Amino acid sequence: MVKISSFNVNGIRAAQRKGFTDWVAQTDPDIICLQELRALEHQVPKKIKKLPYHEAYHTAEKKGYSGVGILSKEKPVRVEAGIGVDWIDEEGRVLMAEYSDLIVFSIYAPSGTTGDERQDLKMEFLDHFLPFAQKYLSGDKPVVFCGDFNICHTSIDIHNPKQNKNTSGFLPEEREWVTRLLETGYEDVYRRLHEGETDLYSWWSYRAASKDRNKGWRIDYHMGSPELLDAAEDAVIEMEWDLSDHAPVTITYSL
Amino acid sequence: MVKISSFNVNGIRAAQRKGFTDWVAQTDPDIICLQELRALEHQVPKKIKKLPYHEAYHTAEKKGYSGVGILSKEKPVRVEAGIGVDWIDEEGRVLMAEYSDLIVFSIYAPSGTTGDERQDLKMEFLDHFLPFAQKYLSGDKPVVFCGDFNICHTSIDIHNPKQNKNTSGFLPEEREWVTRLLETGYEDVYRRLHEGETDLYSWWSYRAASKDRNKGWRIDYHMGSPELLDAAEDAVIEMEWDLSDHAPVTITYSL
DNA sequence: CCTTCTAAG
DNA sequence: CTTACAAGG
Repeated sequence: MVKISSFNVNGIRAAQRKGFTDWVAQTDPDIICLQELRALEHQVPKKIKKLPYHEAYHTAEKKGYSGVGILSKEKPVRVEAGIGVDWIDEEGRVLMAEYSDLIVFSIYAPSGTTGDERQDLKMEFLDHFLPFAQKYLSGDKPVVFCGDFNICHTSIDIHNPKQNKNTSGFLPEEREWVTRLLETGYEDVYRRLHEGETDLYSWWSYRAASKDRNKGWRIDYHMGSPELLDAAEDAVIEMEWDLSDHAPVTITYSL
Repeated sequence: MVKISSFNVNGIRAAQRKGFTDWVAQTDPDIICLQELRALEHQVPKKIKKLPYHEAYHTAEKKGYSGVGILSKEKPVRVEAGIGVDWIDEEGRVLMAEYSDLIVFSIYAPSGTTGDERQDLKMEFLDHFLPFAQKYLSGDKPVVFCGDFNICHTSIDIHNPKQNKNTSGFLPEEREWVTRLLETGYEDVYRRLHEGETDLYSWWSYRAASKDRNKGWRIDYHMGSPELLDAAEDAVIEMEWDLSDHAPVTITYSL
């Protein structure tokens, strides 16, 4: 059994102030894919560095910005940072850890909410991502891309689809991109274990008490190779924790 | 009876979050001299604007920086901002309110702790201040300069005089400046009511739990004309409130 | 609304 | 250590 959590912490230091390590102790994942660390490696809180986990980080060059990490009980046999595109790799958005029988990625897609320029770069990231992800499907280990893709796929993944049809994160071209990722062979594991279920979100705006009213978006995914869908036994969004504006998405795989 | 408080709030918005208006309600001063508002007038919290006090402000041009104010139950007959020196007046450091039988100033002297350039400007401020203050002694109303002068006068005004003899705020030239202000005829009213008493401070560094250990500096004063010393009945530093790194210095005058 | 950064104290 | 700002989300 391998329990994997994907968690956009919105600042690992802020999350730790709110009890990140309490969450780790209670959920006890085998692998934790972190996004939006907003810290350099030396700024990661000591309590996290002292956890009984191996650590790998890919931080942004810009201080306090972006950054991904993977914590795991098992030591990875190989770690790789980046996707091979300079501007993306300078932003710390892609990190891979390979284990004896599994490959895990932590992914943080750019947000496009701050304007056209960033939206264009988000689409550029997505365009690079598709062939990058595809090549791992022909490998001999199951692979899962965990992370914040900053896209809701379908109408049931967002609380107000009509109002947001022109909002970055729910644009037709973004939603189609998720469809294409699924068509290449990846599975949205959480959704496949909760087909048709509504009101399941992984992010809530800090404004307007959105989480209290469950007015959220599902933008954090486990995009797994088919073997992993077969292995998936339990998939939960841990919205009882208030460590971030995102909730951890935790899936247990019988591997 | 006129109760006057001098209070460096270290950000009026932060102070209000910690209960500034509760302090006003409990202490119930007639006049409140505020320093380090760190806000423009429209940013002053609504709860403060709604107090049964007349308000006068002299804010810095730079957002979130410096700024002084005077709140009073009685409406001033005249309010004057500044000292007539451009750079000082742009920083919002001097404000006068004249009442029927009293003139009150709120003063915030520059800090010199950030380097030589600011220390030089602090001394320049002090040099302008002396003749400015002197001319109010020949007027026909008692006058008090309340505020944060950013100087400890004597060894008993600071918890560690030896270590700080080369520190801005306790430099010989600064301490001599206070002596000169007293020689021109002003009285350090709080000290005159607590002659020789030790461990009386008005500011504690936020670092190293200084306030818990009462490792402080007395840098906030009522510098009053002689009639006010005669009228002073009770002088307290209200260190039981934790609204700022400074405590209010509150003196009751029989006027 | 929240988390960073930096400047200022 | 704390308050502001500004950028980013």
